[in-house]
Amino acid sequence: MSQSSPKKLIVIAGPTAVGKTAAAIKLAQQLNTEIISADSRQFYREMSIGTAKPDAEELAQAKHHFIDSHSITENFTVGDFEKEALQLLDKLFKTHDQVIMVGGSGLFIQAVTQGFDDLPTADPEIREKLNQELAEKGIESLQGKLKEADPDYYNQVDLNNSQRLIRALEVFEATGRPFSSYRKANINPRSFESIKIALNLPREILYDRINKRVDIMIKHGLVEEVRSLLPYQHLNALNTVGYSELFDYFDNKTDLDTAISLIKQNTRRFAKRQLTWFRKDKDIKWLDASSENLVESILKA
RNA sequence: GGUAUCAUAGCUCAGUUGGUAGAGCAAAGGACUGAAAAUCCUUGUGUCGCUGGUUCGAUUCCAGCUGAUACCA
Repeated sequence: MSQSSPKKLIVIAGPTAVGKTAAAIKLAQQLNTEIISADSRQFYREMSIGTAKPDAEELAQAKHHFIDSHSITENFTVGDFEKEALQLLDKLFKTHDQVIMVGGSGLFIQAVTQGFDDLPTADPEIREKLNQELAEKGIESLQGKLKEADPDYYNQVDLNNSQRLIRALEVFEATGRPFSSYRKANINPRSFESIKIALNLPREILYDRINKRVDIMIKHGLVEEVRSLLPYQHLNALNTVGYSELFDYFDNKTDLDTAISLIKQNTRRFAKRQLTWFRKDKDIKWLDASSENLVESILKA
């Protein structure tokens, strides 16, 4: 099937604010190739300042995909991303041997490099119903249901995590089959090879960069951006660090200074979760983001 | 200058009728199969301000010192 050299997807992961965007652009210029963003919030054209998207100047330096590609009003899931990204990769690999994927969303990267089992997507009505049940009868009710519908998964899940319980139950209700029966943890064959890099910095430096970047976002008008999105506050895409805290400010639940420090704190916590996610991936190669010849190190990896 | 109160975890504070201590927040670690920047779980050793004294034993009682706060001059 492959008469030419194997196609490579170079994945650049890492916590937020570590410097992935800049590294990817340099690499893309050197390899004369294009960039796919694997960032669960940078897809949305209505969100810009708070998602730390590459700016116009950066976008001009390398061709980016999945930046401003969707609207917050669309229900764009990881599954959709997997499909669209694979299609795009097929196309790009016709003219490039290497393509770059950058982003901090571990699940989205996994979707492209390994894929998922063939799970049914959420039915909004069923999910709504289950969320209502959670609100009215409490989590015990969902736990009881799951115990009956899918004892295997019941024994594995974190029973306090309502999102997990609801997902399993909605799959069961939609298909009549237990969620666990779909979960084979298969690694789907891909027509390309993935090389995964994670960038990191000493914690103190990373946190300092995060704090400063939040201040810059505020200077660039984050508060106004969020104000303009007030009518869409309920949308999932806006349940996001940097946005939720400012919605609280507009709802008079906090003052602006508190909201800003909460954005910093929640961003730091987010970075920590990203690191946890990437650490469990044994194929990932860690690099110091402050290294002077970062691009060369990536190419060597 | 005098008097009083306080000094315990990174922060705010509890507590030990004398047997070396615990909450909240912060922080750290972890999980993760279409909500993922979401959601969830776990984790508390710190010269109990310093120096002496009493005591088998002091973070706890006593004295001095240092610092903070309040009031009086």
